[in-house]
Amino acid sequence: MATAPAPQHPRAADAPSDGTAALPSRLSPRALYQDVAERLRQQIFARQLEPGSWIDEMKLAAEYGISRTPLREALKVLAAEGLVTMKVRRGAYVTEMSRDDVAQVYHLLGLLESDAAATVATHAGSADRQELTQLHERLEAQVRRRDAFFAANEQFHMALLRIAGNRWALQAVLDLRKVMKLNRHHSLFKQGRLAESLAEHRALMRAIDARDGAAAAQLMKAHFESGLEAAA
Amino acid sequence: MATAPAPQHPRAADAPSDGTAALPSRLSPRALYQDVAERLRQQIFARQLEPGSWIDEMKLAAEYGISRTPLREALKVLAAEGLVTMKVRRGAYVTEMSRDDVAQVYHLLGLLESDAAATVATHAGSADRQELTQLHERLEAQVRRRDAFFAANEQFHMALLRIAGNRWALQAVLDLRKVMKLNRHHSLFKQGRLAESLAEHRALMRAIDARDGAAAAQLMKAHFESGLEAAA
DNA sequence: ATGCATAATTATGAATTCAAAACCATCGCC
DNA sequence: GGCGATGGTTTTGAATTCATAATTATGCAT
Repeated sequence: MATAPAPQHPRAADAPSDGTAALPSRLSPRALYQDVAERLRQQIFARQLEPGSWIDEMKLAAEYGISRTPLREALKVLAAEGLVTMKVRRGAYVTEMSRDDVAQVYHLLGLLESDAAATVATHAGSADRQELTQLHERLEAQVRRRDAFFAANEQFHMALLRIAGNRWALQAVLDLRKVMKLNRHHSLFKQGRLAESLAEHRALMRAIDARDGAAAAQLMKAHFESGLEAAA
Repeated sequence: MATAPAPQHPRAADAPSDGTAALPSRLSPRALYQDVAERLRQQIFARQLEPGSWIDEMKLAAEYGISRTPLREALKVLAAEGLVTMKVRRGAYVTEMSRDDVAQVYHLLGLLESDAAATVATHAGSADRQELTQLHERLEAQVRRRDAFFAANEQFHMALLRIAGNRWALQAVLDLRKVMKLNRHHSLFKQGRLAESLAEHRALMRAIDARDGAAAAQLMKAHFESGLEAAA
């Protein structure tokens, strides 16, 4: 039947991309399998589902009060994101990240985000710069509380990507950051790393403010390299 | 149930990644939904399912001789890859690539593959270099036939990524190259572009042979930039 | 007691069934 | 004649049922 419908998004449905909890309220026309996928993600990030452990479909479906069908659909989405791994006739288990994996993902994030940083430094408008500055200040303010810092940090990085304007890069970074959360020893958990990270952000902001794309890229790359060093 | 099972792949199951047709024979423990996903991809690439057109679940399920369940699972995988877009209560349609999308994906591929090229140039072993040389020669040999050239080109690029050794980058490039195939005006279809592309490959190979990472990266980036120019 | 063969159980894969929202056509009204 | 409401049809979303592979348990033989 028929043809063209509408605009296009980079990925599947109208994913809110970041984990806005989403009440099961009426006004959100999100599919059930997407809610389930988000719930699974949160459980995985919270280590209620541990890397390496098998996922019991029947048990989870009962726990969620749904049938296995949407749960299995959600698992396939998570598998595409790399959060779970599926084995035929064995089911799905939460992906385990090896040391190599962590290093590779850090490298990739550094590559993608440094490119974005250069673009922002040279091309962003004043409104976008203002938003970044504001997010950076929020980061400075939350240096005391690890969890808040963590969230603010992610907000800053994702805003940068969004402002850079490459939706495919944004999606890639979103996925990579998801799998990074599988990693227990996140660099920001290390002692002293938090202040160090903040200092790197400051330097980055200076380069962005100075419209220095090359410096911004360089600093962002270094930011991830020292992050990897702290994580390893 | 309990704990750790086995090693880890970058994405879902043991995806062959490239379209090895896969007989329904015994020895392939591939899940049905994966076969269906691959079949859908081929139909999309072959324009039997056109960008912008809705996918009729019942019709396709009947055509494939399966139920809607595995088909719907496959659609969710394709949605995660970006090949189809899902609308709640409306179904799935084949994604349409805008001019901007094409430019963004070219930029990303240039970024990812130039990084890989640098790594290969500076770190690859002799066996890997030999393989690349061989694939490049095959490319030279097939300058006459567009389809064969197209396939050989993809083989070369994916081999380079594989040799670079970052599985996450490999997966990202695989996905991006899939969505690129949604684009009708592929640069390699343009008159003269084929020979030009080959020349760029030659220069790239020289840089790789010379262990010149920076040059290899630069040339690969230029390769994609001129590809985009030809496509636009 | 250990190890292997076999049976019982459990969990996954896929088809089928059921529910409900969106689409389409007809009808009535302005 | 056009516009809006209403009923029927189609198609998607999700639950349920059925089939089958994998796992576990059991028992027998060595």
